[in-house]
Amino acid sequence: MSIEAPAARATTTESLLGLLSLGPLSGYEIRQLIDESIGNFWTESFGQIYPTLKRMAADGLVSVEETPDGKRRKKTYSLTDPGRERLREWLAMPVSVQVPRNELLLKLFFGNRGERSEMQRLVETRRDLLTARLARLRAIEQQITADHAGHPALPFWLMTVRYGTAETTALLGWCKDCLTTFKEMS
Amino acid sequence: MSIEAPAARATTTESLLGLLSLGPLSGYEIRQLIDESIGNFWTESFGQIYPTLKRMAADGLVSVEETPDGKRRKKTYSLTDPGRERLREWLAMPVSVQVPRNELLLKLFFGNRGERSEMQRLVETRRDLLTARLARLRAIEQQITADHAGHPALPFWLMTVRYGTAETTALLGWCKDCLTTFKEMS
DNA sequence: TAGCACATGTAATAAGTTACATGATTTT
DNA sequence: AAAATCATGTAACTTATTACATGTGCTA
Repeated sequence: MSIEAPAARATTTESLLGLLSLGPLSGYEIRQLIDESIGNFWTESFGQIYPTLKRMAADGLVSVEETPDGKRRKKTYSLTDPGRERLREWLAMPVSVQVPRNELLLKLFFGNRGERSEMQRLVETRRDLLTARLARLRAIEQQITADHAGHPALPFWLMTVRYGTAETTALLGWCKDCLTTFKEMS
Repeated sequence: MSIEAPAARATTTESLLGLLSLGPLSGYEIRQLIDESIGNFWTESFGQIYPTLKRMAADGLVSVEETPDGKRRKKTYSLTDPGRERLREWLAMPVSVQVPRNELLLKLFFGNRGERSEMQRLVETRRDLLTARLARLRAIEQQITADHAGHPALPFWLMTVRYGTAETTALLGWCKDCLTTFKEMS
């Protein structure tokens, strides 16, 4: 009868609720969908997805439909009303912020303990990575704008892409400043 | 005699090596120093620091000096030559990058499942947080520039601070764009 | 003398990745 | 016939946080 408060939950459950709000999905399909949608700022592994879906079904947040289409076995999960309610509740809750660990900055902070050329190489590598990322994000923005014109979620999806472009552009500028500093140091 | 390769190590060890390269420190002092130095992009808890220091001493990366000054018990750790060598090796290794989870973007991606005003409030809260962060970073930049003028590590320390200001400034702009979008939606 | 800062450490818990194990269906 | 893809799930391991446990010395 009594449901023990499960203590500060992770967000894996909520991310799956969100994805399932787009339509019924299997665990395998969820994994694929992540790569094509929220993959630039969120990941989930199979080791998390399958056990979490099972728990969510037990909690009544999703319903399961076994699909033995004569074909492969497959479990398709759908949001229930309590699941939709839980998603809405979570969306309205404040975002928890913690310090993200940044290994590049950690190395740079101790940069004068290493070779200057090595430190410079780390920044160059990051610059190249960010350059590729920026191109990818710009392509995504073009594509979703074209593919989902008029979709009520499009403004929200664009916000997430533009977060990436804004951040990436700024950090590319930072890389260039760093490389200038490296040149001045020698 | 044979040392089993400890498999892909975490960076807690390396962060402690870096901090100890600034001078001998106890576990407690390390925690304090983190708050005053790399706290904006790196954290370590006591639960990590103490066991890791013990392991590092066993591995010969640091030496321990018990300090029963007639005062409190205290263990002061110092880098050994193998520790310094390990730090240099790590600094030269490429930075591993993985997708950082961004809970704000996760919520915004599913934003049209919630109340528009709630989503807007999430962005406003983030804007306020970033505004405070920017002020803090600017103050730090002023202070370390004044306090450590001429210090060989200063250019590196400034790089880490400017990473923060560049990122924060860009994301503040993004917040404003989002809030404009929210206004246009209503 | 009460409370705070100093100081070290362990245990419980949480969260997540990777590798393993299994097997069906489709494509080359 | 082999390889790739679809599909589900578990086990082992790693990493980290939080809470707990303990005790000293200084200051209000």
